[in-house]
Amino acid sequence: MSDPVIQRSDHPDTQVPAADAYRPDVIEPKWEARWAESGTNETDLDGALKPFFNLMMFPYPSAEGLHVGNMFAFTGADTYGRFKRLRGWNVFEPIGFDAFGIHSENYAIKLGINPAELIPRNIENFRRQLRRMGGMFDWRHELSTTDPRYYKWTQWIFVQLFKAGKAYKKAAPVNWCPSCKTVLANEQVINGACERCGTTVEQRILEQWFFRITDYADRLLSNLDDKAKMDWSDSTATAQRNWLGRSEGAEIDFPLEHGRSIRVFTTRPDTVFGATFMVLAPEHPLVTEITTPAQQEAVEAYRRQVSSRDLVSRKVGDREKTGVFTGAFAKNPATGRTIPVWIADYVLMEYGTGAIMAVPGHDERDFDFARRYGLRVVRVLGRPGQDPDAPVEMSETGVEGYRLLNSGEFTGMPAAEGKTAIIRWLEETGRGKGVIQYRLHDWCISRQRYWGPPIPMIYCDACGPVPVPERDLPVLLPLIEDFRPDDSGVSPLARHEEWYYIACPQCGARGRRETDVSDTFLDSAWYFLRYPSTEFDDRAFDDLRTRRWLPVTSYIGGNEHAVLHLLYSRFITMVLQELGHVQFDEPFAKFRAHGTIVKDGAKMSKSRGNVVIPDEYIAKWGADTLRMYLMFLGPFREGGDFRDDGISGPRRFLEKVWQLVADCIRDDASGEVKHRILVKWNQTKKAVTHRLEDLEYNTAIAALMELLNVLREENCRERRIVEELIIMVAPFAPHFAEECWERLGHRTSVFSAHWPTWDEHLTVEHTVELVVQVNGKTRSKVHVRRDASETEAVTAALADETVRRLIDSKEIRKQILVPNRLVNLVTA
RNA sequence: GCGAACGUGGCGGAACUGGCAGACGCGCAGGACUUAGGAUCCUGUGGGGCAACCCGUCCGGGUUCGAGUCCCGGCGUUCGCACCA
Repeated sequence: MSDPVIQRSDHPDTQVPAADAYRPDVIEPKWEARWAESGTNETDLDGALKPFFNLMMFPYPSAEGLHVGNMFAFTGADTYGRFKRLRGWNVFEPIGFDAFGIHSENYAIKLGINPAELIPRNIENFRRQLRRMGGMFDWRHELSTTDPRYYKWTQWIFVQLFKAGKAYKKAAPVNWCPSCKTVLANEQVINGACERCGTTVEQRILEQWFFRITDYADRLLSNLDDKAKMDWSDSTATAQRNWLGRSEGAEIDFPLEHGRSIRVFTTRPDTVFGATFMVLAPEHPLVTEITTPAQQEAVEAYRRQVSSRDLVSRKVGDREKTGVFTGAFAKNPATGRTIPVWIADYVLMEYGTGAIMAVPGHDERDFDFARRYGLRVVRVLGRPGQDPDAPVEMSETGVEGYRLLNSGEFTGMPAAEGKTAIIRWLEETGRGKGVIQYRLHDWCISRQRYWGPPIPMIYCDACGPVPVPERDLPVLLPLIEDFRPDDSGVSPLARHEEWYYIACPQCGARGRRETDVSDTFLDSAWYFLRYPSTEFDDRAFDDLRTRRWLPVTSYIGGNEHAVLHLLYSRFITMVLQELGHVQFDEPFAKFRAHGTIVKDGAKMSKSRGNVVIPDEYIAKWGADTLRMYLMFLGPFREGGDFRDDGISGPRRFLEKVWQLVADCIRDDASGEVKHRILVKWNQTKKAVTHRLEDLEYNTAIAALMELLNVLREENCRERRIVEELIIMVAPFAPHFAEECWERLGHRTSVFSAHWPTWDEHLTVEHTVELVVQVNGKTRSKVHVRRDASETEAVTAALADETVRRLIDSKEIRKQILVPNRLVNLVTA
């Protein structure tokens, strides 16, 4: 940047005293201090008449500090909140810290410092950065998930779920990261490796707490279609739909000897006649019972081999299918034929019933398996004219256009119809029933870790698991030295007897505390409920406050949380509603996903060394310039490419506006304003308003730039226009706008001003330029009055030299007018 | 493999329900002012041609008076999910 002291110019409009140069380093701290002193950003939560809860995803306070991706997200949300405030809403824009969890703990372990000491330092740094970016945060309502005043209520929520039967404990195979020494949720395992450290994950069996989110699968899915209840980005809603993974099918019982049977789930009951063998998951409880003595050894060996492998690598597809015959046979209920029962690890215990009917003719996996082990393949689907006895070369899995073959009385039916008919037949004969399956699993919330809220349960030999009485909450996380996890599989807390042993709340006998802490996603599944009620210590959230401020009016965040965080928040809200604690079942009335920022076309990463540190840019350019650049460099919903050479554009824009304000103050003459300016002014107000509403910040800024360019060309410094320009710049560059507003003589914050309105009639010129096409090709342009008729337009077009020459003597066969835009004359 | 999004100048990106392709910005070139310019201001800037004109939105077809936009078939990039029966 140029040094303002030596800047000079002889251009008449830029001749200003050096003292008046734009100095973000001076005005930004000035306004941040003033906002804090006068409570500009504090919302009257009890008196608000038009409440607008403007939520953004609270950050995890890393040691590195706020990164440019956070800046981008928060600036976009803050810009929206400021816009809404200028439009007359009582905007509540809180911020907090998602400070529990593995990130923090791992970093603390690395440094050898207890996270309880480390995290407050990070938070302090984040606070400084968040203030410095000019966020409209109401700091009175800041929260941290690690604060006992907060996690007391996280634990309270656990207790509510437990009492309602929505929390239960079970032994389950879990993903175990040998490096992080903890259980990972399925969603934290990426391609068989730990999401955090990349170590290959193993399988272990542990007792875990689960929440019954699957009970809500149906509602979680159907609410997604209710736009009035939840207006969400399509991409986010689609991701949730896929995650829930609803499939319609049937459960069918395949009889064994001695009156037992194997129940399978299939989405293709129409192919039941093609089931030529069965496959059970190796862990299936029936395996031991049905295996014949001759096969016992082979089955046991196979089961051992499978369990030594982790859950995830097992799920990696396109591997060669392996399996073992159990020696048992079942009866296909449709054909009556006897079919062999196998076990194979491509069948998973967690989905469906853990057993399948294998239809090798029409399922690729079954086909591979059948081919490898020489099992029978039957064709039960075909296109019209298909020879029913032709051998199956490759499995055909389609429905559309397929008819049933070799399927008894159902032969000849279209597949879709056959599915319905066969389900009906199964139900009538008691052989099975139509069911709906979800891919979603119950939510495992146990973590064998230190840095989280202890799960508030006590185990008593006499009474079993007993929740900690609500009056004894929170169960404080003790400050311990040895917070590192070890590979014992139990939390570090278990090593502290004075904490571990506790009297049973029911019978008084010696009990033991639960030593696991809960998943970070539980902390963040309700934080938005806490924000309006942070000052209450005797309730999680105040009823009146909650009724006034929730559901959240607008939530803006990253699509990386499209599934987990947003789904868990919806689930917790549904349970709280069912228990009568809140009045709504969807927490976020509107959700918009923003994009991601890359640097010079490449993903930012420490290893590449291309991470943008916002502080450096703020120091060099000012927060307002950085905010404006982030909003300008690409569409907010898609993200964009951060390039150092682009930031000077927005800075120059602010400099020019600054100059315009100075000119306006010096030369306060108001006078006649050219029609051209009036039109541009009104067009800009309209466009900027709509684009801000749609989060199209890059084009909103472009519109402001266009207006500025016109004002400069016309040498216009009309006060009412300049003032409205400042108001429209304010959501993007709040410090800058405040300073300009004050210089223009206002004594109150620009954010108590009113957003400009426009005259629709003045958004179009008196005369418009009409494009003239001949046979669809642009040949000329003519000026006609606004809303000219077709006849007028054609007459004007034919008066044009070029057009006349091209038409020559040819007959005009057709003429098309797009009013105020284009006229097309078609000859040949 | 399945699902979603996307593909436009030297670069980031504009273009409402099909209607002037390249708004806005960066960069670049020339000029002005300067001891100086990495400041500021002015002019120009998709490619080709002296020109009238021609060619241009990943590729190939199609619909239409008119296609970046719609349809069909490819190619490519990114992001999810991934043996889900």
